[in-house]
Amino acid sequence: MEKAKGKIRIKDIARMAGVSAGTVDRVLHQRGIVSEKSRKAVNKVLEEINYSPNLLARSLASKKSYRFICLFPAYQKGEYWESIEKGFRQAAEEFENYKVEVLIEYFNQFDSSSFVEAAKTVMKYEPNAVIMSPVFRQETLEFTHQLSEKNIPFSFIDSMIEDADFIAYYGQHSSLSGYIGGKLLFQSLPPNSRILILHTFRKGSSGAIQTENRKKGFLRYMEENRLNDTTELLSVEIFEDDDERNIKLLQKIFDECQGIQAAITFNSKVHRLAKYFKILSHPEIKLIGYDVLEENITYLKEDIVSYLIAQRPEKQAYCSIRDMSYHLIFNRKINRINYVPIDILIKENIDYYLNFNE
Amino acid sequence: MEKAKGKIRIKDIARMAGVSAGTVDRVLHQRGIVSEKSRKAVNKVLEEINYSPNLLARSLASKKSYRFICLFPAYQKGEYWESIEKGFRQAAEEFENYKVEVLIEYFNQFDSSSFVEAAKTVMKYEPNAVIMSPVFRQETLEFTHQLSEKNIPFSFIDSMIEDADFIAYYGQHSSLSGYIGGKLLFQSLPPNSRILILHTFRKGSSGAIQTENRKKGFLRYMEENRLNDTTELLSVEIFEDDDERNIKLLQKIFDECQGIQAAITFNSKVHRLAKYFKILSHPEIKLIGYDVLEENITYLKEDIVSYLIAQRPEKQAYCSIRDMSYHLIFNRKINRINYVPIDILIKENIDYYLNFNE
DNA sequence: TGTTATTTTGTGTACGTGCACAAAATAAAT
DNA sequence: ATTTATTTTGTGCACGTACACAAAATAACA
Repeated sequence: MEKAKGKIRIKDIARMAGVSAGTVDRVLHQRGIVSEKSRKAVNKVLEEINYSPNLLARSLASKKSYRFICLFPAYQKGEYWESIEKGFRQAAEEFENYKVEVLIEYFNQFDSSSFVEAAKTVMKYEPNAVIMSPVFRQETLEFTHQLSEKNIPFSFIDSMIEDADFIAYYGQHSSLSGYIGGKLLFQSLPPNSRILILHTFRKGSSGAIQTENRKKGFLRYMEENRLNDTTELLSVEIFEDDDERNIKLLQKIFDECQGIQAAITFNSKVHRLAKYFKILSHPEIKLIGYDVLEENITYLKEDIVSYLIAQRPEKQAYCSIRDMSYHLIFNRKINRINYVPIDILIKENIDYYLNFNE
Repeated sequence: MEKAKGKIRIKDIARMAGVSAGTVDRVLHQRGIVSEKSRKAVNKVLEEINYSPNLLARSLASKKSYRFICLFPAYQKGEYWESIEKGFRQAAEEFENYKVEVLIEYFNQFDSSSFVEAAKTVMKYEPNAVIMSPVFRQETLEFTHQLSEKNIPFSFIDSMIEDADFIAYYGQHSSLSGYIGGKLLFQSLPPNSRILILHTFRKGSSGAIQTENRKKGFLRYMEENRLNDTTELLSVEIFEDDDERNIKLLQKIFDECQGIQAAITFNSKVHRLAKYFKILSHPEIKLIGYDVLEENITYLKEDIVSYLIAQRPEKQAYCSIRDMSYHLIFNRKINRINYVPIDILIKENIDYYLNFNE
């Protein structure tokens, strides 16, 4: 019923090819010098038996070890990057026995010089690979050039810089996720609606690329469905740390504009709006946001947020390390561009979504 | 920055506790006899250093091997169970080096005696564990009793029998997935709608439990939202292998009842309805179905199916084997009830969903 | 043909753990 | 005190691979 997978090991191959284990090893790894005759004999056997090495034994015997450094923004509890770090740590644990050491290095996402500093630190560690989130385009490019010079492979997470020579990228197709946000928002909405679009103002912020792209996708949806003429978009700037001011601002808008049907924000801070809407007694406004943060979940379950659009950050982080290990240690082919699923979450399916993130 | 994880191995522990490696081994695995004095000494060291064994070396050295048998319905290409088998095979590959052998045994899901036969065959293999889909309640229960007698652990996949003594269960919360089907269907639907509910008639079919539960969930949604009075449900029975007859049947219904707004089916065969609706030129009817089959995807992308509700069958199968391995080989604690996420798929997010099933 | 340089091949040990078996320590019996 | 039985402990090999080093085979040259 099952093909009898070979229990054939190196020494069996050696015997079958009439050579020693050492020679088989040399053929397998293309190291040292092997006579044409022996090489052919070994290769012939290899083709016949479909040898697959025991990766456990390989790792155990190998003298090589690997140091991966993960470079991404420092964060506060409950933020998006917390999930990313969780994924890194999970992978670290799993690949520890394969002699992979995972170090984490943070930088301030609102200060490019902090990134440059962190990059320097990373180089000092002499890593075998780097996983990073490219917040600052120019500075990241310079860093990747350094890495390439030293033949240190690197992958991107969250977003990517297309012209860099990265091994792999893991992240959401952000413009598409914005497009989907549009679709979810406009369905079951009467024509001629007023819609709030909320941005968060942050001093020093370079305007995250992800967020911008989501908005582009959203607008594309409106355009494709000819909603521009029948819809009134109200753009509002929220402030990072000033609830009182934000509430006043929203109150004013509600007073001036009647009949606001829905609201969307393209960063992960929809929980803040939910809080305001709750306080201002506007739970009827359909609210859509991004990312599975604990606070967002709370409001989703309370039915104040209608949809969360999610992107499995743990999985992104986990896979980036897993694939880099596969690439370096086992020499496996891996995908270069890895767009994560765009998950649509509602009150009813959030629970099991969380449970099953292994 | 990182806690310095111990490179401390058994022989280090032995040295630190002033005993031999053999004694440490005996304490770790509670085998053989160890004097109180030695046990205490070893345990003390163990508590201090937080030892975690090298699982690679452990598997390599272990003489034990494991035979898992997966028992589920025989299927045709493109059916739901194909994904299940894919997940099993993937896990089989990954755990091969851990000396786990995975065998697959099919039965006819429309014939309980075929299950009984298959179960007999399974016993002959003398498996170390069984993963199965419990289609026939009574027959499965008898089988699980036999397994329990022989101390063979087993897990359920797809659905479960609550009173059996299973190790773990992996599947969708089917009633909830039906509830969500209701929510998706009724949103953006005008009040006073006519809705088609389609069942598939299959000779000898016991009426899959999953499908029934989904319908229950759907009806619960209607009840909770007081849709019973304003909605007209039309129940239609479709035949498994008679397209012509089905089309005639539907044509008749369309002729008799105007203004059908939406349709849903609780099994994975929504592609068949999609085909009929396309032929009968009723693409405006909102159609919802379950499971990511290739044919379903086609109609989702054509916008004939509006939503697919999915349940990651590969992952279910994969995890069932992974966890059984963890349980038997590494003695890890695993979750007993594992409800898979209920994924909401639309035209726009189906592509990356597929890509990332690793 | 012998000697040396060069290429090619074979052997042994290590990785960290499991497990069988021998050795040592202790207890029991005479 | 000696033998014997019993408990407890230590040692050595195996798993499948990587890799260093020794050994053998061949080529080059005198």
